[in-house]
Amino acid sequence: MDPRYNPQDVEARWQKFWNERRIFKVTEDPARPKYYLLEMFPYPSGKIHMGHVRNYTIGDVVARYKRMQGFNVLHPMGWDAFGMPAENAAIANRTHPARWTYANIEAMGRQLKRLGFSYDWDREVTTCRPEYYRWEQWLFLKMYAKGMAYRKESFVNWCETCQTVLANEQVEAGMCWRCGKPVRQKKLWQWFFRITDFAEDLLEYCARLPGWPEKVLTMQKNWIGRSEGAELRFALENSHEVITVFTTRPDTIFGATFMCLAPEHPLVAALAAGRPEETAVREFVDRVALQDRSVRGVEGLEKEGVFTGAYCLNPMNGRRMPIYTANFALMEYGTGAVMSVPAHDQRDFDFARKYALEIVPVVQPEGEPLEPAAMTAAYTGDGTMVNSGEFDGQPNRKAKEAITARLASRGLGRSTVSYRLRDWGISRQRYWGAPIPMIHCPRCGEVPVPEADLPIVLPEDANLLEGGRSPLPHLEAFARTRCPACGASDARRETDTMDTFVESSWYFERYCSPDYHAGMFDPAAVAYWMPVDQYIGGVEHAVMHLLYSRYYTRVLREMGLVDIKEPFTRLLTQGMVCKESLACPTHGFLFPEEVEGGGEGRTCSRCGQAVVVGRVEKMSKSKKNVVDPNDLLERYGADTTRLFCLFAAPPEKDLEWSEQGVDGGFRFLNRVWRLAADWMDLIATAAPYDGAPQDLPENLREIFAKTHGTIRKVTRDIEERFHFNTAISAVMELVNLLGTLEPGRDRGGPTASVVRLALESVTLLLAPIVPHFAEELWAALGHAPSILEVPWPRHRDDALVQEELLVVLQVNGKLRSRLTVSVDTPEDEIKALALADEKVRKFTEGRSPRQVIYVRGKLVNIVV
RNA sequence: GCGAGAGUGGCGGAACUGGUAGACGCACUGGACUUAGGAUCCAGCUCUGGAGACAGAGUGGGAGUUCAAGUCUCCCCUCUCGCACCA
Repeated sequence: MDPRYNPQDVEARWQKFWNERRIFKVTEDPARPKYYLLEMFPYPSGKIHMGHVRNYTIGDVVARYKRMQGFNVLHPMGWDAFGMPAENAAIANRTHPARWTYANIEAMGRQLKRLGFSYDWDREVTTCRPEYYRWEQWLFLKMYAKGMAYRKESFVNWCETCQTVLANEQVEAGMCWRCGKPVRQKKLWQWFFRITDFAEDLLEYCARLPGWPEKVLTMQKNWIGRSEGAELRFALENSHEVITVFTTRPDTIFGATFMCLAPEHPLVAALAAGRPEETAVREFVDRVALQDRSVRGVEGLEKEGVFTGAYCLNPMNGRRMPIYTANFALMEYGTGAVMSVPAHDQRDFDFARKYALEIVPVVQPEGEPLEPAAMTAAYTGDGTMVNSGEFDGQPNRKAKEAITARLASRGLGRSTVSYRLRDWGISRQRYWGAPIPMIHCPRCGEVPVPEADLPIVLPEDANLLEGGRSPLPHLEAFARTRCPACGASDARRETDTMDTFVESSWYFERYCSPDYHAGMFDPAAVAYWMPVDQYIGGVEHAVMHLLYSRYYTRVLREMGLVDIKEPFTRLLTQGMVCKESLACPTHGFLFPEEVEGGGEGRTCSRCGQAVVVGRVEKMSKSKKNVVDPNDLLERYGADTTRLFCLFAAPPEKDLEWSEQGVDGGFRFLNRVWRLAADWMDLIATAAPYDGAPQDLPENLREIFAKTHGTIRKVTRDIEERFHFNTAISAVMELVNLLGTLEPGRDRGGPTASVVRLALESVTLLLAPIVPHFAEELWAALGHAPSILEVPWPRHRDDALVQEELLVVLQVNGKLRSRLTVSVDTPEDEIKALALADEKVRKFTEGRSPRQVIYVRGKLVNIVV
């Protein structure tokens, strides 16, 4: 064995070995329990960053651990390869999105291989390849046939910069989530998936995902946003038309004094038509529609509206209610109409005060009666009904149902449930995405592409147009086609492409049979591998990606393609990798290599000015606070890099980067290496100790017990909570203890056997974490490779049996002394020993104990 | 504003169902070995007082429950994340 640890050699050797033996290739094996471990696949942006390293290291440890536990482990990797950055890069670098993407995949693949992850690379999936997206197109056709995919003209969030449509969840505070520019409203024909049909089911199943973090489930529930209420119908004055509203407070209907319609509401223009208010209404609607959600979503926007000139009638008391159109009424929630009850809703209250509308309290709280003129805020709590005719005196909660029932009996309302969740808009006016397989015929209208014509291949010889616009609509060879229904030659292909969240909604199923040609996936393979047993990824995907995947799985189920409902049994969301940002007053943010010196005296390498240290935040290219894993790989190797990522913090926590920590990990591996090298000759022919603990001298028995204790702790830490940091600590403790023996002096007897047991255990326990290192040690210990084929060690309970106990002695709850007794000492004797203890007596000072509490095997507390 | 989570040494972090606070590592200090070391080994390392034995305080702040609280309850402060005119 080489006396020096040389990670570069070791890692190259074992990566070659694994590769040649195709050791990570897996196939379905009904005889063995399966374990599907999945990490979120990366967007091929160019380079692996520390966030990926952390995510994939966590996954790899679990995959290797489960494998040693005897599971048939599926651990695949692939590329989420469609998307806008490829287009942006293509424009910036005058290349083609495809070329850029494939080059990045190549480069990042090499980095992942360098880290020694145990992927079955034969299953690599790349979503921008026609063999992949053709099945997405195929499913689109199935969904279209069932009405699950449809097209409608709608207001969409439009990003001028990106020239594309964004889903609601891709708009953050009115800004585009990608480029940060304001989003405005535009009316376009768009394709949608009817995810709202599954709103209730998706919500309900949140309760059946015990393996998911509570935080993520809460976000999903909030996103779906179920609320119970009623739809109520208000007749228009002098008309047969009605306005339907959704309200969660039907109990307050007697207090409804006006009506607010969303500016986009179809009735608004009709109501104002021919009235003096018409111009004002039109101006208002135009103005709000332009700003719409981009500004309307922002808090604190002044509530404003205009009177349409029309009135409707309150169905309970016949009150004439003026109809307004108001900027806070949203067309896409409920029915786009709000029955306004200023006494009991804050927005309505503000609006009423602003426009001098009447406030009528109908729910009276305990104590002071509500006096409209004196109110400074709406009362939103519970109370007793007033001003509500025959319902007066009832608790408002009861009146809720009673009033809804009354209106229902008159055909003017019904109980209903409303959701915040909207249908999933999947149309993108972009080039680098999967084409939507539809054809528009001047005579037949929307016509689906015949299945036999799939895939509709994205033409890769096209170039992006000015400003990054899609070339597809102008590419006659692509866009012009024959209508499959009537044969006319002047039909046009749909030139929108699909949201990339569609690809990531089923890639985990494709991994099960990546080369399957007869369908999306081989049903038998999916039946064997799915669902994913453990999914690991960043918390930033807590809502969109996970919700869409859950939905898509339900669609596949409706089609009879899978028989599961939930794709991911357990979910681990790992924290972000953070680092302080460094900036120069003149040159702005600096990369670490643009800084000279260390500690307080760091300076800008270009101008020599002192560097300004910014706050610790998520690593990002824009802040330049990034660490390139390649540097670490060159200096320390893959194993140290992996070790550090795991040791620094538990997975769910954010991790602040620090170079010193890496040194610590490297030192530890060197220590283990030296320890093994020093003992190697002495233990070469020994077998791991297998005898009774009682037969060992004290120092060896301690090592024996510590070894088994460590096996137990590491197993639990990995199995139960993925706390690799404490697992590694435990191994460090064992190594430290082993270091107290000296190979020259402590030899003979069972020493070699115990040392061998300890060293083999250390090697096995580290195998998932630092796999190359462990393979090398395992081979040096005389074993045939691979250590991956060795079963995970099991602890021996009899090794952990203690003969002596440490009992802590407290006086009035304060630690005063310690006592070591043999385990079979009876309670009375321990208490007596405690009371007789010299230090204890000093603190009791002769006072007689009021109470003596004994906690078995732990402590004695004497109360005086 | 609503929802979720978190506050522990100089730092990252340990502490199972209430029972020895600070495991493990980093940094730092002293020493050993050295031509040298940013290698390795040994020792120390929460704070205050004390040469020391030892004593007191201590898990964001304040109350409480308990023989016993980092852990449970209530109030407050700070931070992070998510959502936000949802009728």
